[in-house]
Parts: sequence; structure tokens; C-alpha cells
Amino acid sequence: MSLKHGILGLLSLNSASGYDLSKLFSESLNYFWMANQSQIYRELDKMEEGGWVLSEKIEQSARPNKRVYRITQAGSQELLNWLKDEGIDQLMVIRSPLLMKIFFAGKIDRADVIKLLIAYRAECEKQQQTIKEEVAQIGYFEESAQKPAYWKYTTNYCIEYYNFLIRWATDTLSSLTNLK
Amino acid sequence: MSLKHGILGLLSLNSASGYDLSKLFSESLNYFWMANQSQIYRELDKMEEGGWVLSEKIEQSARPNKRVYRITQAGSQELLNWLKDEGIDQLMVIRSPLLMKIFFAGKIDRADVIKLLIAYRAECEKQQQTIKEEVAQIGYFEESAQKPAYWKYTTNYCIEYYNFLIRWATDTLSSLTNLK
DNA sequence: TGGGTCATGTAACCTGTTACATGATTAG
DNA sequence: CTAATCATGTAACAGGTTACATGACCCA
Repeated sequence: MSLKHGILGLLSLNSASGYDLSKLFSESLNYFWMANQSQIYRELDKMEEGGWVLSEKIEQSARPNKRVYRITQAGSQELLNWLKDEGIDQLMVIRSPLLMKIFFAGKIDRADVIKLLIAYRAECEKQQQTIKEEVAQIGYFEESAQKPAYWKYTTNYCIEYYNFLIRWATDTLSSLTNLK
Repeated sequence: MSLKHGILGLLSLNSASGYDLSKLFSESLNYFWMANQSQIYRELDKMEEGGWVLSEKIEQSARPNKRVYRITQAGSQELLNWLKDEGIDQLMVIRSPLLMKIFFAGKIDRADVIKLLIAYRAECEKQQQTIKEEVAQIGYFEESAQKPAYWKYTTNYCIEYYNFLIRWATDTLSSLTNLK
């Protein structure tokens, strides 16, 4: 249930339309949570049914009319409950399409596996570079006991995660190319 | 589409029932792909419609009757196509419930965040330990240019991945506890 | 003898993906 | 002038999760 709560989190900062939320996602949470637009609209509908958000229709002339959502009291409470929830099972899910391929890679030529890993590593480097640049743009910040910079911990995670992936790909490639 | 292909991969080694496949999953692919039983049954149905597998009903007395699936020619071909497919976008998906919480953690007490991270790290250590033990049981193996031990690369990945998570959690905890 | 677990699966629901629709504005 | 992109969204389908069903056998 992280997408709903991500949306609640964003709405707790500012009211927004589905379109806005989708943009906000790409600019922030997208590093660690890829959501697509249509999903956001559906979640908003459900959240409104559930009373976590309220919407107001805004008529526009130059652009299509929009529906702006704001968080309710119940929604804020739900956000807090979720944040404070101590269950960790939902946090341990792992699912890697890459490893699924590698596991069965014995069925294809080693050269093809090597090509795949090289392409994968290059893409990781590219993604990592993008994050680094965007973090640099946000630039200087100071944290304190009153306001730790949590977003910074998430970008650190992503950068280190890509380092791990790049390292693993490199090690695996060198094993594969050294095999006798 | 990794689950279907994981099932195909397993069936390319041996015919099996949905129940068997679910067991096989937990013993191997589960490290990096959590699948649940009911999903496997549904995928098998669809794969049979699509002609990737064929099933045969086996009558049993002591146990419920079962349906044993085997891979078809078309299924084997599909497995190879998927393995050789050079697209990497599907491999780059990232989605972390943990980071979703951390991103919005400013809304709750720092002490609660610290508790969460400690529990998370402990669980990572536990999972990692389990994998290490299971790998040790599989034990000695030798690889060669003819048969690289791809499964070994996947378990290495998981072990290193947990190392990364543990390191990140530790670093984040020390930042959080040192804040003035 | 009552509660687990083995061995099979089905049903309902929730979440994620892909494709499409529409009218304005901007860039080449 | 045409194609892309902005700013809104809807619809259909695929994949993942949770809960339940059934009859045998095994353990305390």
C-alpha cells in the first residue's frame, strides 16, 4: 500500500490535481518508486471514497478542467498510522527481473549474457549520474535534530544502490570472462 | 513478465504441478522473486491457453488429483526469446516501500524512525544469514566456460544486496543519532 | 481427538501497465 | 503547417495479494 501513502504524503504538503501529483512523483519519489499517471487517478478515486481526500472541480478555459485534491483529517491520520506502523514484512519484498534472467542464463550463449550485463551496467551508471546531477541542483541544505533531511537519505540510498549494482555487474562480468 | 518466464524456466528442467512449482519457487527463485501459489496457478492457465505448456490430469487416491504441466516447443522458444531479449527498461524498475516511509519520516518522531531502521536492519541480517546457510548446504561446485554457475551469481547478488542495505541502515542510523 | 501440515486448488480483490482521447500551445 | 508537448483524464487488461476450501495423514 505504498502508492496511496506516497500520494497522501505529497498532498499533506500541498493540494494538487492528479496531473500535478504525477509530475511531483517524477520529480521526487520516482527515484525509488515508479508510478504511472493512470494509477494515480484511480488511487485518488478510491481515496476519495475512503474519505482520505476531498476534491473540488476547477473550471479552466485554456486547459481542460481539473480536479484538485486535498487531504482530510482522516487522511492525515492514516498517513501517520502508516508511518508509525512497525510491520516490516511489507518492506522486505524483493523482486528482480534481472536475476530471473541470470538464473536461467545457462540456456543461452555466454556472449549474450555478457552483452546484457554490459548494457545493464551502463544503464545503472546513467541513472546514477542523473540522480547525482539532480541532487547537486537541489544543493546546499543543513539538517538538525529538529529536521533531519530524510530526502537526502533516500537519494544516498539510490546512489549507493547503483554502486552496488555496478560493482556486482563488474564482478560477474569478470568471472564470466575469466572462465576456462 | 518475469513470473511466466520463471515458470517456463523451471518447467524446462522438469515437468511439475502447480504445487510443485510453488515449492520449487520457494527453494530457489524465492531469494529474488517472491511469488505466491495462487498466482502460479493462474499463470499456468494462461500459459496453457497461449500454448507455452500442456497439462495432463493425474488421478490420485491418497492426495487430491493433480495437473502436471510440461513445456511445449513454443514455450521453450519463448523462454529463449525472453532470455535473449536485449531490452533493459524492464530490468530497471525500482520500487522501495522502505524509502517511501523514510521520505516522509519528517512527520513522525525521530525515535520511531530509529526503531524502524533498527528492526529493518535486523531483518536484513536474518535474511542474509538464511541465504548464506542455504548456499553452504548446496556446497561445493565447479564452474567452467561450458557451464558457468549462474545461480551462484544470483545468490552473491542477494548477499551483497543485504550488505548494502545493512550498511545504508547503519549509516543512516548514525546520522540520525548524531544530529544536533 | 483436535490441531497442524501436506497436497491440491479457486475466488475476489487490489495494484500496475498499456493504450487511447481531446483541445490548446509551442517549436521547428 | 505539422509535429511534439502540455494538461487533463478514461478503459481494458495483466500481475500480485488475501482468503478460503477439501480430504488425508501425522503428532501430542
